[in-house]
Amino acid sequence: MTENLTPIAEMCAEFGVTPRTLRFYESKELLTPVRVGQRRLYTRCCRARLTLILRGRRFGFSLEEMRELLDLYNHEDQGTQLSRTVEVAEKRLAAMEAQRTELEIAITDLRQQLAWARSILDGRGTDAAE
Amino acid sequence: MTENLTPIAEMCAEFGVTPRTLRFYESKELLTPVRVGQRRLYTRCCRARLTLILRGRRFGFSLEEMRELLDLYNHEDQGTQLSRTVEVAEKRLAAMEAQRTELEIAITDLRQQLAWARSILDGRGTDAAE
DNA sequence: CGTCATCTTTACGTTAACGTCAACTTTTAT
DNA sequence: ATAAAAGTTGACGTTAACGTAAAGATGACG
Repeated sequence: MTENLTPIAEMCAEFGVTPRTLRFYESKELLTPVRVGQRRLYTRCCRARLTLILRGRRFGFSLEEMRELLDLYNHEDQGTQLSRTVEVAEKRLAAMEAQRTELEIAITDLRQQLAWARSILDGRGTDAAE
Repeated sequence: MTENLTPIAEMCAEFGVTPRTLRFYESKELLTPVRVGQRRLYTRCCRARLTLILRGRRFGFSLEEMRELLDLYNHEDQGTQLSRTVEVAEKRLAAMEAQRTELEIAITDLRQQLAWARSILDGRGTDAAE
């Protein structure tokens, strides 16, 4: 089977981040790549975690918030209090659902404003239907 | 009729922010409350803008990004190039729709992980895969 | 063998978005 | 009138999330 160990440059290209970012995440214990000598090699697990981290980032979650949640996805290391992690996850889920609701509103809102603005630009015709 | 001019403390309570935040937003030209003497009084318009700003903040948009977009909602001041604002808004809308898609995925994901975690906690019932 | 290219650690710099004084002025209450 | 409350303008401090530059280690290659 392919061992799937990826050097840092390749990871960066894959995820559109800089080496600094990956090392920074490691320093924050969000990623723990394998070491061969000094060099880092990222595993399949690292990829999964990084995906989650970047995803969270796009939703405005802090790295610290994501770190709490990552344990939930880390099926190997079950030393972490699973029950506590579940609590965190439940709150996170609620937050994300609330965010989705607000996002719907924001999108609807923005669409309306856009329609209005376009109707002004388009012709001076006040009403614009479809 | 009620002029609806709100002092800073009331605004803060209403929106759950500090005075510092409101003054900071003003310094960035995101808000322009009326002045009576030195004091600030926030109008209905300010409230609308602040709502949008805080909304954007929750989605990870920067204040600068929000500032660009606010012009779209500012129906009075049409000195701003409306067509350019519309372009900005279209991109913003696309970004938000993409974010919504990702949010759906993230929520589904998290729900699954939670279900899995709960099944472990609940009883030792479900079999551990490998 | 020497020379890149890539990677490493260390460490100081930067930006956004406020927090936190300090020193005044202005309102409001007593 | 006076004291407390509320608000104001600087100005410096802080935190998160990296950027960036310096100096050395390591592996590949002609």
